Amino acid sequence: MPGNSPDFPTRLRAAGLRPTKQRVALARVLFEAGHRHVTAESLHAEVKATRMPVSLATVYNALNQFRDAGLLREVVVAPGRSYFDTNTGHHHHFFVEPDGELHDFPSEKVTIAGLPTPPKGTRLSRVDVIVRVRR
Amino acid sequence: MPGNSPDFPTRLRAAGLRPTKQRVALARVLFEAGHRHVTAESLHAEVKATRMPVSLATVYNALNQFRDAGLLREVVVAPGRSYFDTNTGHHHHFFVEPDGELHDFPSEKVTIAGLPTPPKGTRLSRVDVIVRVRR
DNA sequence: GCATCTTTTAGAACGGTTCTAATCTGCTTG
DNA sequence: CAAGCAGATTAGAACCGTTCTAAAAGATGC
Repeated sequence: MPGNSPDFPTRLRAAGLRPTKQRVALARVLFEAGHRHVTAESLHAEVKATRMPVSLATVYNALNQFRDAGLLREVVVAPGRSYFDTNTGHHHHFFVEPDGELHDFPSEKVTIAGLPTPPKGTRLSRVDVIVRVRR
Repeated sequence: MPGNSPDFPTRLRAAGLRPTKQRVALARVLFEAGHRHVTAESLHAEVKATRMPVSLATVYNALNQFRDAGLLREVVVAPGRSYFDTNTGHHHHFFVEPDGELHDFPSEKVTIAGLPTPPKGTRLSRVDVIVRVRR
């Protein structure tokens, strides 16, 4: 067996989630290679291709749990479909309008100045920058 | 009758849309007072309250047509629901997370520096900045 | 007013997501 | 290592926002 660098069962347990077969398989597909953007449907197809039986409901459950646990970030760019991003660090997005492609770009070089202070009684949660481009 | 500053039938015709009773009523609610954020449901409720019979399908049709005509801007901030903004000028948004409130803020003071260039073969369409805040 | 083309409408259909209730599985305890 | 239990998975139904359909109503041009 090749050296499985991050131990997915352990990572899941650390996030307060039981390392079930399905969750481990989903985590493997999501986190084994570099940063990814997936939808529930695309992830479902990918995991089923690994011959691990998973229902779509489980994929939705896991995506929501992973997001709540801080393992994923949900990106809202298009009406009626949610993307999940395995990159949970500070960064922003390119969104290619007609075909729904999503690309990260690092926030290191990006500076946003002059943002107003949040309305009374609210605290800042996150600043999303979406650069929409067309072909 | 008070001086109806902008003539809605004329404005609709200028946008290439027939000034039907329903579209005029919708335009009135949308554009008569200052800038607004609406969802299809909220606009439907508002217009019906003026005793003008309108179906929800017509509200959806009109919102999409107004957006395509540049009279409205669609804002995607939350999964599964579209907001429409009567402010089509340059500005950004506060989004109050739990309750779905949306507020404009002007882009005048905001400067974004260091954005990377769009991927090969694409041209910039728009930059959305969404400041998410929580209570 | 008449013909034509557009718009509206109610209701069905749709697509993505969540819920339900039954079954199963991972974990703990004895 | 068997039993018990809480939590997870599942198929399918339900749900919700949005779009489609086919028919009726309305706007526009002549």
